[in-house]
Amino acid sequence: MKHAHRSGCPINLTLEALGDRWSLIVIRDLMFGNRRRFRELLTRSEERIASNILADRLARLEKAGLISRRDDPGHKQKIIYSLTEASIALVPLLAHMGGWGLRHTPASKELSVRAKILEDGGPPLWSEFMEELRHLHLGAPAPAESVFARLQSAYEAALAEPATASPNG
Amino acid sequence: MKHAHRSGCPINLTLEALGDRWSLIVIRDLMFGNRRRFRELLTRSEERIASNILADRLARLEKAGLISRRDDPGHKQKIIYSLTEASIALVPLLAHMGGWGLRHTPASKELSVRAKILEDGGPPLWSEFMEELRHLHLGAPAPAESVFARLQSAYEAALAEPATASPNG
DNA sequence: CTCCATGCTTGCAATTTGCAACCGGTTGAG
DNA sequence: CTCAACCGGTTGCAAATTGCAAGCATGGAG
Repeated sequence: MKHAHRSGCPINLTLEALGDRWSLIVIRDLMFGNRRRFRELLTRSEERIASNILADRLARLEKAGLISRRDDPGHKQKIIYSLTEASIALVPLLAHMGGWGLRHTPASKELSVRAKILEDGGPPLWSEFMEELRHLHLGAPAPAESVFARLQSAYEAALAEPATASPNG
Repeated sequence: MKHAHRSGCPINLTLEALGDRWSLIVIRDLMFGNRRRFRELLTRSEERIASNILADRLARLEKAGLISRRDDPGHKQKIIYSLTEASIALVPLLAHMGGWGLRHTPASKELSVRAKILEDGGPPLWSEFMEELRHLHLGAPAPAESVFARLQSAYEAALAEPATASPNG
C-alpha cells in the first residue's frame, strides 16, 4: 500500500476515490450510456479513453466497491460491469455536476438535454432513476416507468433538431 | 493551447475543470475553512498541498473564473483569494460530495459534522450559505444569520467531545 | 480451420505530481 | 536603522501517472 489517506474529511476522501479525469466518465457511461462491457466503454464514448487507463480505472473502481465485474453467462470471454449501491448513490452528485456544467462551461446543446432533465426532475426523478439502475445493475425488481428511456429519447430528439449546430462532436 | 475539450458533455467539462485531486480541496478551504491567502491554504489544511501545486491550481482556477485574486489593501505583499459566483454555485455539489463521502468512505467523525449539517439542511440551507459566501467573497450585503459560524462551532463542539477518537488527524 | 471480437497487457514517450530548497520584496519588532 | 520573520510564490529534480500504439491469448462464428 502506497500511502494512507490525506485526511478524514469526507470531501477529501470522495476526491481520493473519484477525483481524476476518468473515473466519473466511466461511471457516467455505465450509468447513463448503458455501456456495460470493456469494448463499449472504450470505443463508444466521445472522450476516447485509452485502453490501459480504462483497465486501470475499472480495477480501481472495483477495488473501491464502486463497480462489480461478472462473467457473461454463455460468453466465456465477455465480462459485464455493473454499478453498485455506492455508485448508484452518485446519481445526485452527477446530476449536480451536469447542472453546474451546463451553466458554467461551454457544454453542447445536445448533450445538455439529459443533464437538464435530470436537474429539473430533482430528487424525485433521481430516486426513480436510481430505482431503475438497481433493477438494471443489481437485479432488483423492475420499476414502473423508465427514466433511462426518457433521457435517451430526449437526447435523440435534440440530435434530430435541424437548426442547432453541435459545438462538440 | 494544448488541446480542445474532450467532448461537449457537461459532466465531462465539469471534470475537465475540477477533476483532479486538489482543485476542489482549494475551493473547499476557501469556502468552508475561511482560508483566503496562499500561506493559509498551504499550511492550514490537513492534506498538505505542495506550494508549487497550490500555485498552479490557484492560477488555473483563476483562469477558469472559479476564483479571483486581489491585493490586500494596506499590505502590499499579501493577496486575497475569493470565490466567484461560479464557485459559490458549487455549494450543492460539495454538499453532495460530503454526504456521499460520509456514507461511503471512512470519514472521521469530527470532520463529518459539517458535512452532515450541510446535507441535512438541504437546498434551503445551501442557499442561505451561498448568500453568506456572496457577502464574504463578493462584497454583497450581509445576510441575517451565519451558517458559516454554525458549521464552525459544530465542528469545534465535535472536537471537544471526550469519548470519540479521531480516525484521521 | 480461418477470422474476427473479446478483455485486456506491454513498451515507451510525454506530462504531471510531490518534495525540498530557495528567492526577492515587505513588514513589524526592537 | 537593522534584521529576522513572513509574503506569495519559483526552481530543480525524481517519481508517478497519462497517453498512444501495438500486441496478445482466448473464444466463438462461419
